[in-house]
Amino acid sequence: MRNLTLKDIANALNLSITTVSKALKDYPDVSPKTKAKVKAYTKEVNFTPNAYAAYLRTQESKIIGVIIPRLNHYFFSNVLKGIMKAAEEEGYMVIVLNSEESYELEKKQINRLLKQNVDGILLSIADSTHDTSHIDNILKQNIPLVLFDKYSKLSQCSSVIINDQNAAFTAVEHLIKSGRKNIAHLRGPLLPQNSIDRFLGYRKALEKYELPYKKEWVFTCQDISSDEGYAYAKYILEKYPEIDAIFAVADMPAIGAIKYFNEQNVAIPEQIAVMGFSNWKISGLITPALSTVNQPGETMGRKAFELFHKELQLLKKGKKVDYQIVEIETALIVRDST
Amino acid sequence: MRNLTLKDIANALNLSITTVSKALKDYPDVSPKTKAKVKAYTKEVNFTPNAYAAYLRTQESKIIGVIIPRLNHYFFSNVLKGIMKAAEEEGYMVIVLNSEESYELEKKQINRLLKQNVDGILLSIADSTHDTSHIDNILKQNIPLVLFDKYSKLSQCSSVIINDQNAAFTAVEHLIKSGRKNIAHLRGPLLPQNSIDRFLGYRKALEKYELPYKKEWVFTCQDISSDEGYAYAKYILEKYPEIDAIFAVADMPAIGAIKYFNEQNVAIPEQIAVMGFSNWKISGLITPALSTVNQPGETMGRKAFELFHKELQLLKKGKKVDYQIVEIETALIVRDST
DNA sequence: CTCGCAATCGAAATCGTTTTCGATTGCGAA
DNA sequence: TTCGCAATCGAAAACGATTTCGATTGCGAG
Repeated sequence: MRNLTLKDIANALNLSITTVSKALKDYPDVSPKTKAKVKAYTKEVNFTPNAYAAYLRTQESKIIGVIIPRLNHYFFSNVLKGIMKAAEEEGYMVIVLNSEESYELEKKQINRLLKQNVDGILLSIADSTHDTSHIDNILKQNIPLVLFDKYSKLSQCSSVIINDQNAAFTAVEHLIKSGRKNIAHLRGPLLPQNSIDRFLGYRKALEKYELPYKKEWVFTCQDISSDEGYAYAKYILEKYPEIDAIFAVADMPAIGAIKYFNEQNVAIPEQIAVMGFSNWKISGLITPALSTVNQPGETMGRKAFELFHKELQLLKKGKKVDYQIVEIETALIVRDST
Repeated sequence: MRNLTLKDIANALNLSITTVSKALKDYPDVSPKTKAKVKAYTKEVNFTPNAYAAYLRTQESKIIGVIIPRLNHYFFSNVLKGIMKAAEEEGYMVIVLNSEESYELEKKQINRLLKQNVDGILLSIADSTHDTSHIDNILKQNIPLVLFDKYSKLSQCSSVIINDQNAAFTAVEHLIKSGRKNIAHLRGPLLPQNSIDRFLGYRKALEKYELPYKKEWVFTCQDISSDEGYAYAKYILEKYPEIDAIFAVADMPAIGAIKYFNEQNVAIPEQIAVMGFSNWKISGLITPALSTVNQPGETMGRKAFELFHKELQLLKKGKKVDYQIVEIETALIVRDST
């Protein structure tokens, strides 16, 4: 059972392929009557032009590629959701690829997308990515690129981000204002911009309120996992019992820490307060409910697609496109853990 | 900056387009020397044939479509991960679409994929899907289809599933063997096969151990959400204080119930035991840690792709393909909530 | 009755591959 | 020398759409 082609439609209606094609695309040089006839018939037999054949002429695939560093990750899933919804509204399909936080895999996936001739690439940089030549390659090929969440200050391209430093500052400020004086930080890996910025926000808050910064109170979570949070909580309790609050780079380590404290019957937040970051669904469901910073993934995804789409329009018109950095609002969410 | 084409390669090497194409595809009628030359050069300039043009001849897009009912969902994310990994190994790209548990949207997404001429479709049926004509449409077009997790007993196509009834039976049996006698069930919506089967497993276990089945102890979770679990926990505590265990259709409602019991200082599992289903990452992190049934999403995803791939091979060779139902093993995971 | 113009339509080239057939070459056998 | 056969190569026809540009038609003006 072969799919219908323009030729089939043309034969059925005693028209030329050309006319059918034009009628479907509302060319001015085909009469309203034939347009109506063609449209009625194509709707009746449920015909739409073959996407790949169309690509060959127009060089537009109506497919974009998205690369995220983790798949089973609440935040990135939400970004994906936002991207896919916005894409659907404009008739785009989304090819999803996973970089698994690996620089090498990220490079490979970018290459796959370029070979596939996608109309644009939306990317969140892997933790281990230490240079951006592969990203600049995309820009050189003149195909629209939008970074989201984990972006690069070096790349001259559109990005959708939050103000990690301010958000972290606000979170730590909240801890301080509720009376904590000895605040530890579970930071993320060294490379990604957002993990740096959250750390800087933490330091800034300490400075502003004249609390001492101790670098031995900063612990690096390589995987940003609950296991790391659990292990560091144990370490903190044994080695630095004076610590009365933890600000984690993300919800997962915070949840791991809470799990350990619960097991040890450490009172949260009385003995030690715990603050997460990102507002995963689950953080409101654990006991005690986790205070955190809301990071609106779906909004970020939608915005990322919109930026891509705007750039593509400009590109098609041959106009100059300048990239823009869009900052999405975050919000402090105070629950029971602080 | 246009992409390279076969013509460019041919010109550069003083060969015909034909020969270059054949050399790349290891046709026997091109000499080893020219093959080597062509391959060396194409590697040097990083050339690969245009995918869409290739499609036009071969009718193979090397793209599959995946439709899942929920995006920010631990289990489905893991399935996706398995699919994408297996697909990558065979050089396939994955277009992901979301049905949002909606029958109408599911139909629409299937149509989009068919229009895109994907090589195959992997699908998990939406909760609200009440007939399967749209699914049978795919089969009629002779494109490989594999259902996973939420399948249909009516459709004659390959599926990757777990034995929901047995798994639920084992879970409830565990509750009974640990001394519970009054076991409630938070079931899923009425239509999906897995929610039916888990309910049947619950009933079967009650029967086998001669516990009374009371239909007022079965509560339907329309969204399978934590909110529903929370609300039903409250209702159960007030209305049926004799209930000493809850078996939930999924982890999320179970987690919601635990949250409520924690708030009310109800001892888990002493006063009431809670059992989930699916083994979401988070279920091991809450307090008390949730007992559940492990549902290996990544394995299921990989298997689903493999089934598709096998079917496609047979189809290309013109051989008869008969569909198969693959059952993946589950495992009872006992933690602190039972 | 012609001419010119607007309104419609179609032929054909094009996009970049794949693949079917021929075409060519060189070499050994007769 | 001539013939036949392998071994290599290429021309050209698809695949199914888009789009340029030329062809046709009908009609009113002169």
